[in-house]
Amino acid sequence: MSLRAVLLITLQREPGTGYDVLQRFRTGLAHVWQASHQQIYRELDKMHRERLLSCQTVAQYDKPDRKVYHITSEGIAFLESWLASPLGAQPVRTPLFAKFFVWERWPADARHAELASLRNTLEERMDSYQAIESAWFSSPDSLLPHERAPWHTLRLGKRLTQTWLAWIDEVLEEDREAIS
Amino acid sequence: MSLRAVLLITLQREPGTGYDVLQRFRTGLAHVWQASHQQIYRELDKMHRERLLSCQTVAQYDKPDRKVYHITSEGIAFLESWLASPLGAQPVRTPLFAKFFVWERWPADARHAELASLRNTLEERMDSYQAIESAWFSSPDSLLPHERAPWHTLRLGKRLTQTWLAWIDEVLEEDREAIS
DNA sequence: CCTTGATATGCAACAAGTTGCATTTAATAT
DNA sequence: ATATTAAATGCAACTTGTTGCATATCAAGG
Repeated sequence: MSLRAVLLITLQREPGTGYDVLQRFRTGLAHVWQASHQQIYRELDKMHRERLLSCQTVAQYDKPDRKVYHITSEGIAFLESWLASPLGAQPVRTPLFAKFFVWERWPADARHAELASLRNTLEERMDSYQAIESAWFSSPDSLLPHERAPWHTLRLGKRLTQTWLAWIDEVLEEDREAIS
Repeated sequence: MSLRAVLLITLQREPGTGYDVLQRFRTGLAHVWQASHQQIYRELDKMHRERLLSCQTVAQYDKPDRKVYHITSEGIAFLESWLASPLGAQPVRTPLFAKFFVWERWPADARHAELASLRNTLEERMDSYQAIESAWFSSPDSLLPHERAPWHTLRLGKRLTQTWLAWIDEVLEEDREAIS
């Protein structure tokens, strides 16, 4: 249900096409939700059939039509009820935890490679968070009320990423000591 | 694929039935992976059909049979190749982030309720981590080599949970100030 | 001129995970 | 005595997410 809710949230802020939403998932919403284009197109179509969205097909000269989706009153109601119902606890399901659990079975260089590659991914994520922060929340002291929550969310994302990074550095350091 | 890998890891350490694995997911493996009994039974059956596991049916007097699964050499090979291939970055998909993104639209008491309930869940998770630590890693200075990685994994789980808790407390505090 | 990449959309098959239901035995609580 | 919970297993239908393929236009670079 969460993909649905995220789509409703972003289309309520501004109507758009599947492709528009995909771009938002890659930029301003990257710290909140990510999904592939296939998932987005399929879900938008399904939500349209269920009347949560309306769709204006904009014909374009010599180009495929753009399907611009708008939230409907039913969509708003659905979103409100999603917001009102508390989320249950999410199950622990982090593939990396599983790998690290048998860490000692890897050859030393493979360990280093996996950690370094993960470190890289997380650094990139930090950069994209930083870019979002600069673009949207340059002055945290003067945030509008509706900007405060997205800012807090971003802050949590940054801190969780930092926690990961610090841990990786510690494990890398310990590995280095073990080798020497 | 990760569920498969976790099942192979735990069955390699010690063979067991679906129910045994379920118990492990609830206790010693709770910080690594969680899955429902349906998922476990189905996956074990599938892995057996694919020869990654062998199965001894132990008839019990006046009770349903116990199906004890053992890892096969094919299972070991599968696990090795999973360990050797680096994991890609996991997509960001945290329902709570989506909700917090539109935080300002909730009534104040609903916000407090959701955060408090989440705080509670995380406290419980911390407790279970603590229990695992006491039971398995009481003396971190004298860990056996194969215990070091699970211990690190647990430590990361604890820190991530603490990061969440600290963030929740800050947001709760800000909310309290806003009301007064 | 041709290739690559971005724009823009979609289908079909599959894998992963959830929900609801169903069974039997044994132990414990009211 | 009866009810509930835990032990132990499983099916069927569904939702969610992935992978591979397919299409068409346009702009930029070699």
